[in-house]
Amino acid sequence: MAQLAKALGHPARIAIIEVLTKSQSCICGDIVDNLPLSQPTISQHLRELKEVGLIKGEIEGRKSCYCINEKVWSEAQETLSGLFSKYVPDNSC
Amino acid sequence: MAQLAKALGHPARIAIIEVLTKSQSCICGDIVDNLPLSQPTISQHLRELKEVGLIKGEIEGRKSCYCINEKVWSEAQETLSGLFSKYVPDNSC
DNA sequence: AATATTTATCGTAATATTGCAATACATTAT
DNA sequence: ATAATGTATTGCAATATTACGATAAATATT
Repeated sequence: MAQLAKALGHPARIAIIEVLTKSQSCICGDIVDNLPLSQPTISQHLRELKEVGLIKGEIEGRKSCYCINEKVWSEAQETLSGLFSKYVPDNSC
Repeated sequence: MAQLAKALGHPARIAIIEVLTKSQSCICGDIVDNLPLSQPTISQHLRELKEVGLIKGEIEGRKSCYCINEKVWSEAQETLSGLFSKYVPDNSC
């Protein structure tokens, strides 16, 4: 769970996720064009997101197509909403 | 938003949050007793959580009482659920 | 006042993260 | 085969994070 949050804990990775959710095209080059970071840096962030499973990528020709990993994505959603729902406000503080 | 996720991106801080949501007592010492980390380390993590606003703490006598910051907490919940709801599964990938 | 208790801060070592230039690698085009 | 294209990897330098001992600071106890 901390690992998941950590993967989302960088503006570039949030931006990548947003690109992937907004556009159906998920070519690495498109992401590089949309973000003010070098190609190696984007590639590295993509790998980190891939390592925690939030996205998946496959090579298509000489391009790489990345997209949200639906299964892990919804699991992550549940994990996080679970954390938040644990808190029931009281006036003890 | 990345800053928020980053604050949650460490097991100790997740554990602290869970202690604060589970028990109504929010004394720093109780957290230290519950986690396998030194007091300075816990104090440091508490400060980080406090800096992003997820928790608030006030000194009561010689103890410090920490608790979830209800306002920021629910804002964070909305921010994150907003991110997740942006993704509508399709079969483009 | 002296001591004990509780927490915060400082200083620091070890490790991790971030970003990029250079380069490698694989595929397509000529 | 050679060149061009798109991406991954490598090798760093700079910075950030993490953890903790030592110590300070503040309140409570005796």
